[in-house]
Amino acid sequence: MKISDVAKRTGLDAKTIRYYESIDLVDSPPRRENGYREYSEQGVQQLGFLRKARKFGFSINECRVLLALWVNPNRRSAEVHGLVTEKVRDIDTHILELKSMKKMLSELLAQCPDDDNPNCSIISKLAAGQE
Amino acid sequence: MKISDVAKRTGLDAKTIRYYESIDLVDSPPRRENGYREYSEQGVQQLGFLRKARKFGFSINECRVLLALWVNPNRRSAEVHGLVTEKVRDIDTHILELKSMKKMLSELLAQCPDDDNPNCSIISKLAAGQE
DNA sequence: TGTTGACCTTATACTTGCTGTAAGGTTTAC
DNA sequence: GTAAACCTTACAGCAAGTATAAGGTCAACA
Repeated sequence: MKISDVAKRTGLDAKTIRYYESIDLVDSPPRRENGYREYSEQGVQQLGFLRKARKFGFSINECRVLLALWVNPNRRSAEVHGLVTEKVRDIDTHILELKSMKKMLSELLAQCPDDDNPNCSIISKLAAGQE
Repeated sequence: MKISDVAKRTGLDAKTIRYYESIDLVDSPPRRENGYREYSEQGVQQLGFLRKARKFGFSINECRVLLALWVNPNRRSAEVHGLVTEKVRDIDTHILELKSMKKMLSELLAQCPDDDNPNCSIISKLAAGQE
């Protein structure tokens, strides 16, 4: 299977696939006579796994760990559970930060006249002394 | 005022301040005889403005626009309002994405035995065929 | 058979927003 | 006097790709 087919099947960009190979996140596939990469079903599975793990918010390095766990028949599900639990906590923290930002911006919006006047409390607030 | 004092007053790292200067986000301050940067009160204000805008989630390029609006006496508050409204929308989108990720991960967690057994539905789910 | 267009390859640079490091000059405190 | 704590520059690196250039290959159509 050629790289563009793998791209279609996994949803990853062909460039991203080559990038993952360049950072040794996935095995280098064998090459055809013409130098083209020839992917096996297994290679496609691996890349599909990565696509999903990335969509779930795992970093590349976390993906390395997940891939290793995937192929390890002696893995303990508790380890996977721990990783995912931590990721959920990260996401929660991130959500809280965003909500706080949103709240502050919304308060500013409510005070801005939203017209042709230069007076704008948003700008004033940003320009205000250190708090 | 020296750069470390500015760093203390604005909450920015001295390196970040030099970085902002290097990308022409702020004016280059004059130098003392020994080559040290000498900041005016205005320079500090500008950097404090940036600190806050960055904390509110504006990108460097959005900060450029905000700085320009700040110094423009003919600005229309509607323009600022529009920028901030868009930013709030971005944040909302981001929050929704994170919530969706969290939901999916939480569902996986509930099905993972969290013990010494290698059977783990999280890994299986990641490894499952394209969906 | 020629050629066009869509693919494949590599290498390198760019992105965002900094942070770290090296190598040196200056100032301050004891 | 000297050691610590500053200041300066320049360059390299981080995540996680994306863009570009310059070229090789392949499939279809006239």
